[in-house]
Amino acid sequence: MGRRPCCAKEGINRGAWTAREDKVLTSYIQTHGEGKWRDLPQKAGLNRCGKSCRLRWLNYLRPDIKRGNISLEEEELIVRLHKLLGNRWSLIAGRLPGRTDNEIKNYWNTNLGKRSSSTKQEKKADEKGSIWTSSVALKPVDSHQVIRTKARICSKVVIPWQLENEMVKKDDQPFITWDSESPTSLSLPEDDFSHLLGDFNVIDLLTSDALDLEFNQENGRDSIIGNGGGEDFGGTAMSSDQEFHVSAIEALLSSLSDGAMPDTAQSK
DNA sequence: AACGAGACCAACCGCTGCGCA
DNA sequence: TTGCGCAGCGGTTGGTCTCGT
Repeated sequence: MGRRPCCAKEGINRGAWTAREDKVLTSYIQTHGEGKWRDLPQKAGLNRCGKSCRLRWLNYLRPDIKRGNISLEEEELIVRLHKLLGNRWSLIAGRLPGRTDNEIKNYWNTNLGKRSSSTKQEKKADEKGSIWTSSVALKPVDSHQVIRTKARICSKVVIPWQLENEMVKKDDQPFITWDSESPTSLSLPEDDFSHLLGDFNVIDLLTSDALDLEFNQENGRDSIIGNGGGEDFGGTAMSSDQEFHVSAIEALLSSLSDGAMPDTAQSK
């Protein structure tokens, strides 16, 4: 059996793209749109694998690609999101308009990843004004809990209607309010946003509940969140509380992507 | 000027998730 | 429910560039 290969391995161009190939691919996609990558090379007259075309377009030719150095604000966001999501480069890239997963992955591997594993280098980074040892000191990357957002049962942000206008409390300290005009989005206290985002404490609070040990033990599953944990719920439905918490995490991530850069980063 | 080491980054490879029949 | 095909993702590779000797 076996699936048919995405392209004939023989006789196709590999390696660096030429300007002509770029032009052909760009004009084809501008005319016909993205998609159908397997058939695209043949139709466009490119001697390339469909996968290669897709990658070239997404990582390099797309008109909305932002080129140039990663700014300090972007770096900070990458670090925070990586702390939260782990190596989910596409998810992280989704929060950084114009940046590709490949670019962020490369940036992490060549800059941030190294920094996180070396105290010496942290000092260096500090001299450069990096966030790694700033007042918002971050823990080494591998010491945190990573949220696996691919929980199949919760692919969309759905805030239960009965929670409208309710204050979500932890230890009687309100930290999130719901916007009654837009019940599917979170409304964060304006003057507390940066604090809220600091180290994603809010996420930790929310996930600690979502991480209900009893839930995991009863179902004999690894946690959906955490190092090396499983990624799905194995078909076991979450409780409404758990579903809500994970939803809230997703919503908070969405709020980050809506240009809501933490004040701490912008004020630097 | 020549060479080597390390850094950077575009591209490739193989696996997974998801939609559909 | 199952199997197949496609698109997408993340890890890895390898070519090119930069810098130090």
